[in-house]
This record gives sequence, C-alpha cells and structure tokens, in this order.
Amino acid sequence: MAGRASHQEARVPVQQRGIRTREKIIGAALRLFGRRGYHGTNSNEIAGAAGVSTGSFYAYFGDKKEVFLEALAQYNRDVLGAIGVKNAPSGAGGGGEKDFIRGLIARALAAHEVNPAFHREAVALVNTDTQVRALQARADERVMNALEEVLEAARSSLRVRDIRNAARVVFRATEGVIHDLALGGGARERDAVLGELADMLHRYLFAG
Amino acid sequence: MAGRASHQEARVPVQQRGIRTREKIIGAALRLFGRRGYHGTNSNEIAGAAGVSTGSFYAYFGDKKEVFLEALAQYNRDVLGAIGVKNAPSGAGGGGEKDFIRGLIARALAAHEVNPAFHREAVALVNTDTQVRALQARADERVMNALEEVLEAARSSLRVRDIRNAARVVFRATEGVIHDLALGGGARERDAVLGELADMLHRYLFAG
Amino acid sequence: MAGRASHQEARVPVQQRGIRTREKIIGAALRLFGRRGYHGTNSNEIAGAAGVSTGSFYAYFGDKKEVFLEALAQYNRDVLGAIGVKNAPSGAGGGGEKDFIRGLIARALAAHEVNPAFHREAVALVNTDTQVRALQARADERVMNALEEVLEAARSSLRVRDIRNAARVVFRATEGVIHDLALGGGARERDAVLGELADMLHRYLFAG
Amino acid sequence: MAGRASHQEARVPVQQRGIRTREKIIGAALRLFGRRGYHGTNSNEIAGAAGVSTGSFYAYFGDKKEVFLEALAQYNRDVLGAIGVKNAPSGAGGGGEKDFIRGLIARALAAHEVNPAFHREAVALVNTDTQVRALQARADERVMNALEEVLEAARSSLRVRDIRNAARVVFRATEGVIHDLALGGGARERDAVLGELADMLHRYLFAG
DNA sequence: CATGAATGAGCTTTCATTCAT
DNA sequence: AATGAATGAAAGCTCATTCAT
Repeated sequence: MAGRASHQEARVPVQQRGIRTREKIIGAALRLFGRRGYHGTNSNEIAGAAGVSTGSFYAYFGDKKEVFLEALAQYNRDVLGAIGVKNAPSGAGGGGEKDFIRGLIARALAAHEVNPAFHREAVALVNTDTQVRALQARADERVMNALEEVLEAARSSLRVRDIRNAARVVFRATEGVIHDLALGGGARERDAVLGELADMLHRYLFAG
Repeated sequence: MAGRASHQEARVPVQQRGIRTREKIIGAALRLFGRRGYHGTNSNEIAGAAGVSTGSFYAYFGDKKEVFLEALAQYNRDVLGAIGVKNAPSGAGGGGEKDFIRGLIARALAAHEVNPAFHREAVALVNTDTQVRALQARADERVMNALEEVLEAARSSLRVRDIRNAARVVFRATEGVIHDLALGGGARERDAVLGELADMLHRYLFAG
Repeated sequence: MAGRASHQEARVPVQQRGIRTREKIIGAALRLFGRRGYHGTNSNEIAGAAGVSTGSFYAYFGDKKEVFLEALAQYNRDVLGAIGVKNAPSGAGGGGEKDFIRGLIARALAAHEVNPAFHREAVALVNTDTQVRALQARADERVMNALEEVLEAARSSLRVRDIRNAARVVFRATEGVIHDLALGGGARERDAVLGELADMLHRYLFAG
Repeated sequence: MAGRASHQEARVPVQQRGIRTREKIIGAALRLFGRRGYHGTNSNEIAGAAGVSTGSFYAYFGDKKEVFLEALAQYNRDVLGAIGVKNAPSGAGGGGEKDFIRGLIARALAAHEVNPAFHREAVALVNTDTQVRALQARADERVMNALEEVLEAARSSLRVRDIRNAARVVFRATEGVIHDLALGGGARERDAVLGELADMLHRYLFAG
C-alpha cells in the first residue's frame, strides 16, 4: 500500500523539536532547489541535507511541491526583508529624483542578490505551476503595493497619474531588465543597461 | 530521470519521408510540451502523438532535450514570422511616434499569441537549463538586432543615444510587462497597463 | 513525477515475445501469491520470478491487484479444467445415487488440490476486495450452473424441487466443509467428516 | 510493511485507567479493521481513533497483529453473546424439529449481524495467517462444542450417530451458505436459500 | 508515564533509453 | 528502417516501530 494517496495529514508540530525540524527542512530545500533546481532535487536529498529522515520529510510536507511553496514563501519574506520597507526611496524632495530612481533600482538589484539561484527556479515554476503562480502573485502584489505607496507619497512631483498601474509597469519593466542581467553570463554592459533603465524610469515618472 | 545515459548518433534525414517524420515529431513535441510541460511529457507520448515508434523517435533525436531545443527553435521561427520583419514599425516620420510605439507593442503581443503555453514552458526552461538559455539568447538577440536597426533608422527623432542598450531595455521591459499580462488571469486593467507601457516607452525614446 | 497516477495504458502485446512475457508474469504471480500470500509478495518479486524487469511488469499490469485478478482468472480456469465438465457426475441411473454424491465430493476435493495455497489467498481477498469478489462470483456462478444442469438431468430421481437454489446450497455447504478440512492441519477425522457430508447431501437430494 | 522488527513487552494494565485504555484501543481497532481492513489500517490511525498516542498504543500491544488478535477475541466473545448459549435450540420435543433447525439458522444469522465488516476481515486473515487461524479455530471449537451438546441432548430424535462430526458438518455447511448470503449483494433469493438449507439440515439430522 | 517526533527499510511506479525482431 | 518490447535506476511515499522529551 506504499506509493498511494495518503491517509496522513501534514504533521503540525507542537514541540520545539518539531518546529525546528520543519524549519531545517525548509532551509535545506531553499539551498538545494537553488543549487540543483526543483526537478534536480528529490525529497530524500532534501531530508538528508536537513539531517532528518525521509519519514520526517513526509510527516511535515505532503510532497516536494509543498516544501517548495514554503521555501518560496520564506524566500519572499527574505526578499521583502532585504528590500526593507523602512529605507524606502525617499520622497523626491530637493532634486532627489535621481536618488529616488537609484533607490528603486538598488532595491530590485538587492532582491536579486538574496538567492539568485532559487529566484530563477521560482521564475521557472511560476510559468509552469498554478499554485506557485498564485503564491508568487500575492508576494508580487505586496511589493507593488509598497511601490504604489511610495509613488503616492511622491505624487506631487510625478507626471504619471494612474499610480496603481504605473507601479505595475515600473515593477515588471524593472524586473524584466534586471532578471535578464542576472541571467546573462558576462554582461559587461551591465552598468550601461542599468543607466538606460534609470533613464527610462525617470522620464516616465517625473515631469522633468 | 530514469533510464540510461549514453547516446546514439541522431539520424539526419535526407529523404522526404524522413524529413516529414522529423517535423511530425517536432510538431507533436510543440503541442505536448505546451499542454503538459516538459517534465510532464515523456518521449513515448511524443512518439505516439507523432505517430511513430519509440525507436524512430530516438533515431531522429538523441534525447528528449534535443527535441525540446528543436521545438524551441521552431517556435522562435514562428514568432519571428508572426512579428514580421517586413512590417517593422515605420520610421517616426510625421507624428508617427505614437504609431511607432503602438507597432512595437503590437508586435510583442503578437509574439505572445503564437503559442502561449509553449512560451511559458520555454521561459521556465530558460531559467533552468543552460542549453535552452543559450539557444533562447540567440533568438532574443535576433529580435533585439531587428529592434536596434529600426531604432537606428529612426535615430534622428530619438533622444536616446545608446541605441544598442536602448533596444535591450525596451525589449526586456516590454517583455516583462506583457508576459505578466499574459500570465495574469483576469487582467481587466490590461489596456490601462498597456497604455502606461506605451507612455513609458514613448517618453524614454522620443524627445518630448 | 514517479509514484503518481500514470499516463500509461496497459501494454497489449502484439508480438509473440510480449504474449509470452505476459504469461510468464501471470505464472509467477500464481506461484508467489500462493507461496507468500498477496500482501507478502511485491511486484518486483513477481517480475524477478518471471524473469522480467520491473518495467515490463508495469507495462502489462497497472498494479499488483491487476495481476492478481488475472492470476485468479487463470486459477479458476485451471479449476474448471480439473473438475472437468465432461466427467460430470453421471445421472443417478441404477442405484448410482451414491456414485453421484461421491462424484460431487470428489470434484470439490479435486478443485481444492489444484493450488491450495492460492485458493486460500483467493478466499481471503474475496472477503476483502470488491473486484476480486465480483470476479470470483462469476466463476462460482459457472460452477453452480454446471451443477444445476447436472441436477436438472437427474431431476426425476431427486426430491428437491428448487434446483437452482439447491445447487447453490449444495455448492456452498460442500465448499464450507471441504475448505475447513483443507485449512485444518491434521484432520484425522477427514474421512468421517466427508462421510457425514455425503450423507447430508444424499438425504437432501434424494428421495431415499 | 515498513519499520523495524523487534518487540517490547506489552504492558499488562492492572489499574482501571489502563484497562479502559486497552479497551478503547481494541474498540477502535474493531471499528477500523472492519471499515478499512487490516492492511488498510495503520497503528497510528488506531491510536488516534482510540484517543491515545502512538507510544501508548505500543505500550499496550506489542504489535499490530496483537491488537487484531485481541479484537478478534473480543469479536468472538460478542458473537457468543449474540448467539446466547442460554436460549439454545430447545430439544426437539413435540414437533419441535422445525423449531430446532430454525433456531440453529437464526443463531448463525445473528452471529453474522454482530459486525459483518469485521467478520469478513477475520475470515480473510484466517485464510492467511497462522496465529489468526489458530485463535479462530479455538473459537469455532467452542461453538461446535455447544452445538454438539445440543445435539447430544436431542440424540434420541436424531438419525445421525457421529454427533461430533455431525456438529462439524452442520456448522461448516451453515457457515458456508450464510456467509455467502452475507457477502452476496442483492440476494433476493435469500429466503428460498435459507429454506433449502433448513430442509437439508432437517433431512440430515432427523429421521424423517 | 504519556506524548508525539523520528526513523528508514521497503514498496510502488515511472520513463529515458536500448535492443531484439 | 521500423517497430515496440524490455530495461532498471531513480523517485515517491508509507507505516510499523522506537525514542527523546
């Protein structure tokens, strides 16, 4: 009867030990999915890397996808932390437009440095799996909301009117450009490209 | 991920029949990879859908990835065809700036309509597999070159100077925005978003 | 993606080789299920005993139950053969009542000697699994129909009127007694018990 | 079939609490084994359904089979209770032969109504497992002894001489017929079949 | 003591690939 | 040249049982 649909519910740890085990598994998953990719990693490896048994893995997670979703959630939390809502781009007071844009881009770059390998895997699965897509959509939403607020605060100095969709376009365009830079091996033109991106965003957002 | 690892030399068909068989396999792969994804499709299914035996499949292609790469190449050819180099955005003579941008975006949208399902799969593997990445990089390069030429032709009316990188940024930004629209389920704001994108590109490219 | 519901249809062999493989698997299953029981036998063992690979096993049978059902069908065919419809209990002409009963019981005993170990396993699963129950019901039906015909032929010398249900009662009662003898280890009283059974059936069936 | 193989000494509870815990476990086992079968039920489920921890489960029972054997013992006690030795078939005084047979059959039917699902499971394991077979043999022995006594008491009106084996044959034949009725789905002919069974037993037992 | 976390052998099943016919 | 049968390593997942807390 092994290998069939399970009667087993995911264990919800009540003891400290269990909580730590769960976290160890997620941590190992985060590392391995980045290193070897989702399809190149199997649950036994994750369990092994987490220092727990296969059984424990399946006690906490129904399958590989479930850990991936948890790992992705964790990753997105890490990214949000790295972006830091506190040090948001300052409102464009006193010629700070350039700084504003610079801050925007710096944040996007920072997000890509948290765990580039895992990020690529996440992008891949977003294109492939509905659950992953839904989860990521919610995380992206949070980032776009933050961006929207920042833009809203700077509204007076902006030329764009539809702040919500402006935030969306800025986010996706920036992501598109920067993700490509992150993928492209050598990218010697990196700084030039980022300069053009900054220029584009600046012209778009500010009345200049 | 089961099975052996060695390879046989893939047959290069010269007769009409062989060529058609190859095409049938690629066609089936294109369909199935889109429908079920690369990892959800197995070579027997492809062979079956193409109406050939497993043996023939491996006579024409060394392994599963090889078919994917061929299918991707085919897909990119289809996309190039759909974009149509002929009807490139006309040089921005006589208030044609708006049309120029509109043409740009229309082309990007058209590209996404060729085979959205396969496109998603391709994006996923680009993030995951080096060979796929390399192949796609070359295809993207061609598109960016075309875009560069177009921009070059319109140079006099443009404010951007670094045409090469401008092409890159325009391409990636557009791709980022439009791919998101294509993925996002409801997207009622689609037209508003496209409007913002057009605005952004316009402000960036043209001296206002 | 291993361990999930399959896309694969059961292979229907067209070549001689495939047909023989399928038969080898069923044969091995018949042996092993008898020797080690259904739950004590796993598909790899069956494949191994049949001299084929795991993959072949699953090419021909979706799972263990499927082979069991085939093996059971085969077993029932063997039993029918052993019982032999030809040498049915002769109509009770000329004091042949005793012979008639003797023949009945001999047949039941013969059925139990075909493959006692597998028979036990089959009885177990009949009580446990709906599909097995259904299959066995059909096989039992055939035996009861044969018995009914025999009784019908001897009708004039019988006292029972409801031949159909008489056949059923005779079949189940005989089965109940004989299966117990087959299970019970020593059973020194075997002949005495069979004598009582014969007496019971005789008194029941014949006007005496 | 996973897991280790050694054993701990099962605790023998003397306190009220421990005894009740044991009973709760047996009760849960009785329910679950009936509902999902022995192989479809796992010890954690039993523990859970009994409201105790896995640890406690194994404190009270050495392994899964041990609980089954206890549950089977309990079941047989319940059956004996349902049959009721007190209201045994009355001696066949004054045309009571029919009543005698009727009582016999009623008792067998009652036995089958105690817990049909568990009964099936028990029959299955009797055919499969030596320990279960031995335990059940003893329980059957008790029933047959009771039947023997009853027959002995009615000896004068009986035609059978070998009371011991007559009891056995009556028991097994009745069991065979009635278990089939219990298994067979629709069984509209139920009453007719029971009528034939009654007829058979009557003719066998009584000088007619 | 009771709890529930952990273990890991063992089974099922898939599928890329090879090979006999 | 084609067919389709065969292979078997590699996952996936379960569950009886033990052990830490």
